[in-house]
Amino acid sequence: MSLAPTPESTKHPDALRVATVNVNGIRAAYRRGMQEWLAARDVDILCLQEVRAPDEIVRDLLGDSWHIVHAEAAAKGRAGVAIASRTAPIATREHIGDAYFATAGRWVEADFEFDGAKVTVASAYVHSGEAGSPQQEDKYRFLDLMTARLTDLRGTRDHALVVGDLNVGHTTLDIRNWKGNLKKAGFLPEERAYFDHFFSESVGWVDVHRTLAGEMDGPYTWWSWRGKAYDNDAGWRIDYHLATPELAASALHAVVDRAHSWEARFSDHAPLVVDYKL
Amino acid sequence: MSLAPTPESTKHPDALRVATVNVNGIRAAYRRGMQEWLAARDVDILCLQEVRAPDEIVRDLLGDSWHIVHAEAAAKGRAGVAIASRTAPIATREHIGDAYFATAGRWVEADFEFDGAKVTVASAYVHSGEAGSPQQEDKYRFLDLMTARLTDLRGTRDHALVVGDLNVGHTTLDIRNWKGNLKKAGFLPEERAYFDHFFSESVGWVDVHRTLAGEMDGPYTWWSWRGKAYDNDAGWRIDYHLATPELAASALHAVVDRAHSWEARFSDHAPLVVDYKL
DNA sequence: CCTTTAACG
DNA sequence: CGTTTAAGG
Repeated sequence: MSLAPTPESTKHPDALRVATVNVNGIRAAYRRGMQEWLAARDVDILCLQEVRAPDEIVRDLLGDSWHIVHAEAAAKGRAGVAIASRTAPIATREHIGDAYFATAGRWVEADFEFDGAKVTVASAYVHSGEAGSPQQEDKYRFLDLMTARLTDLRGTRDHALVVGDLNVGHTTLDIRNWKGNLKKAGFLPEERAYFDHFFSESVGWVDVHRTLAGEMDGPYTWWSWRGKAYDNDAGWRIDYHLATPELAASALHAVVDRAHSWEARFSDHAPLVVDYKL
Repeated sequence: MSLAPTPESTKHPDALRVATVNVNGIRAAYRRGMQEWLAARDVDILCLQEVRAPDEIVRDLLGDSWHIVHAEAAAKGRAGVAIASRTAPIATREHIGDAYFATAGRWVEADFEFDGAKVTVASAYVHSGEAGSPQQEDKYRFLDLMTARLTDLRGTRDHALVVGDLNVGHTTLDIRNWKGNLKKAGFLPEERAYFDHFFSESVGWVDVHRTLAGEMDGPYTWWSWRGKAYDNDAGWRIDYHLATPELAASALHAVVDRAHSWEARFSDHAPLVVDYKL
């Protein structure tokens, strides 16, 4: 299997290519062909969510060519986020918040220096959080912490990038069947308000993918495994690149690496790949 | 897929063909081709162990052509024994012993009448019982109950047949690597002593398969999934037809339906099929 | 509908 | 090495 060349797969020589993908179990993703996808894309920084595997297995699968920082969840086989990079980070941090989320496997950060510019990258996995469940409460607690962290990063870094599965669709453009999901976790008004706030002047982050894609439906990044959701593109845009304004302005293009006929769908999420020219 | 004709598959017109098979999950067995095996064998009474499925699913899979008595385990997805017959039983009983084993899904009996002769058939699934574990204690308790039941059946029935996965190899002929298993559950002296007792004059049952096969190694009925145990025939004879003497004497032949190149292995156990000419 | 673990075998 | 279920998604 190989990936056909696409305009987006031709990377500008100076560009930094950052991919985020919820792999829904990295072992299953590799069984389904993730390695072929990765080999065909010249990714510099790979942000993973729902790794769901012990650290040793993650390193075995990705191989020696990556520097890896991996925040495992205390619960075996659950959550887990990682940042794999071709160059070594100068610092890493494995969670946000207090002890409650210390071993949640939902947040990891790495600081890089590229040609003198400092860039902080975070891989985030927000709770799915069924409405009314205890997990929904955790989701709000986590989004509160994330708000604080975004504010802090915005104030203290040259450039910062928070990518990952944020498990919320921001606007009606972001969910195919938005009318049917107004009371469902992932499109609740209270959840969406967090994103309004992220992109407000006071917090000041940019939704890179939406900015590049413009006011179109989607492009979606997640489709249920059930039925024909994928074939019908009945998806949700819940995976994001959030960037500080200057970094966001440097984004050349964004691509959702939706599987085509000649390649495999290796997760229920598709990779979201953005090239930045710092 | 079809079964090549074998001498044993040609059933005498008056014979009663009784098969026992530990299916290790009837859903998985059907996925792996059990139905093709069953369609090719003209079985009259099919005794199953480790059914591991809800009653409704068992009836769906086997279809309408069978009368089924199914003793489910209280623990979902565990154990479960059944007797499927082409003719209706005149009575059924779904356990032995007191409340402790009432919902164990390890014993089921059916009484049949064939041309005026009464025959009781039981499908039994004795605990695997790792040595030293609490399950080993349960195994001995169950073997005690089975001893009592065998004694009772012997005294009260014209003909009785107890088949199933008894999870004990009786003699050194019954396990390929018997030397390496002298301290392993399934070949412990204390377990084997039960079988000496079953076949003693005082209890008076007959090991039909051994009687017909003679003093040979095997024929084995179970092989670990691991490694090349199956290819190397490194098996255990732990599935049995135990019969009362007159019924045992009527046995025409016994066959272990080991999968051949042209058919699938649908369980870690192979069916043991015996024809009786009452 | 899929991925893990867990217990059991 | 394979079967289930269970929780999580």
